[in-house]
Amino acid sequence: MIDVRLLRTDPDGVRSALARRGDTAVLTQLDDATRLDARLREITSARDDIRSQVNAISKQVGQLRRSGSDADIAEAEQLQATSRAFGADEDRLAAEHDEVEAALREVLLAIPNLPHPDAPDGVDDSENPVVRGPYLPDGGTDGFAGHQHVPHWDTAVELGILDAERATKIAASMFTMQRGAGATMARALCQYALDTCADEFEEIRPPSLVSTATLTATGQLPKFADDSYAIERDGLWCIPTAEVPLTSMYAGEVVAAAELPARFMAYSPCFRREAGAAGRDTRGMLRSHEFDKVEILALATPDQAPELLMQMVDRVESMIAALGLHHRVIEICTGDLGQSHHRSFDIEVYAPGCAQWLEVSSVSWFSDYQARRGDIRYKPVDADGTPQKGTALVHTLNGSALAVPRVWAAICETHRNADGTVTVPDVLRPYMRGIDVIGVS
RNA sequence: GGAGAGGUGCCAGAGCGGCCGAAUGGGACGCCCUGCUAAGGCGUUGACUGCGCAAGCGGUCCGUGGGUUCAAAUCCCACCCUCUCCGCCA
Repeated sequence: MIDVRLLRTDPDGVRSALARRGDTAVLTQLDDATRLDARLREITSARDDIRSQVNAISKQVGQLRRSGSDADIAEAEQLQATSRAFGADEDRLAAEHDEVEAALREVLLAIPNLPHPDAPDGVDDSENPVVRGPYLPDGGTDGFAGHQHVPHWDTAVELGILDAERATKIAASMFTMQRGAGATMARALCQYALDTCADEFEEIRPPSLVSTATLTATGQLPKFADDSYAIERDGLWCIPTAEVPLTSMYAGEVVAAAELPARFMAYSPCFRREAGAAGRDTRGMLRSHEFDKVEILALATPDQAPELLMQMVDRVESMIAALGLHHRVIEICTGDLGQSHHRSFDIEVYAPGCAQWLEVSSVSWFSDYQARRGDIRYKPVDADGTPQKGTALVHTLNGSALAVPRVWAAICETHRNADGTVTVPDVLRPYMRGIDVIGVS
């Protein structure tokens, strides 16, 4: 959620920042928000005025009734009648207040985050600049050997490590199932990511189902309800990423400045209805309704956030590199930036078999957008450590440390040998129960 | 799922419908005392929000949401959560 006070004090700044996203609907929403905010303050002050009078009268009534003389009691009854007359006005104003407040919140929840000034301009994903790489073999995307040009769905089925047909039978289309060494490698990838990040990140095993409030804090609700699986009977939702529970761990709390940055990582299953992508990437492991992912996340002060963002990008990139995958880092341009994102980088891996760049990680800085929705604050301190007055919203950052399916797919293609076997990257071998090459028994 | 108890500030814990944003104790912070520490003394110590340059003034918050009342931490209703016991269970 953007800061309504910023909209109040610097409407043009907010307007021009959001205009960079190229979404004209936002401008209307800003107008609505401005109008509702002004109206809300008008009503609030009228309502508070009445309340103030009622409070004063009540206090007086109390004093009069305690003294107990007949004259005082009579006066008290007079005052009570006066106060009662305020009641109808207050009810009306309070009802209107709640209505306008709810309307304002609804609008604010739909307004996307302000892009960072350094986020590159652009209309869509075709304009995302490559900021690092691409790291490809000599000859670029044509530099791969012939035996690497086999899509992972062929290789994996041949090796018996992927069984999409049975996954579809027992669940539905767009669910996958790994078997044998494939299942082991999926788990190894998670283990590898967790162990690699354990130097700085506390491991969490969060719930995979969360409340509506939790899913709203990170920005999935209310706008993207169709993308999530809902368990209506219990008012719960399946998490689309561990970002959701991790971000809300400290919802409604005030974190000590000394705790920041607070870094967490979690393995979790991720559930996505892929409502907008039905029928796309139906083969193999490129897109599915359920997959495994290790997420890293930080709560930080605004000062700490920019450096943390780059550290997290570096961290993810080096893990991908260590797997021997060809990759590049792109920055997300304003037109392609997600609703909650302030600044974002994607790590993409080149998969020679299906001949495409696969997004395997997205590392993002949300400024205080999520923190405002989730009410996650900290107590700021001066340089010498003395606490400042009040509290401030934290900044949140997160990224996929490792999303299993696409990395798994890229490994099956990149590390495919001429005989159809797949060599397991060195860094995964400690977790592979002695399997160095998949397909060799 | 059933029965009972309970949710109050940083923590513990009191609170008759009005004098309660809330006693008391602890903690933290500041000052005094002191060679240093401890003990002791004095004092400070919530969040959100509106108006205002500010001083300040107003509103809200005692698990959440409703209700009764001139007035609710206090009474009523619903829900959520925690604890104990029973049942069920990986």
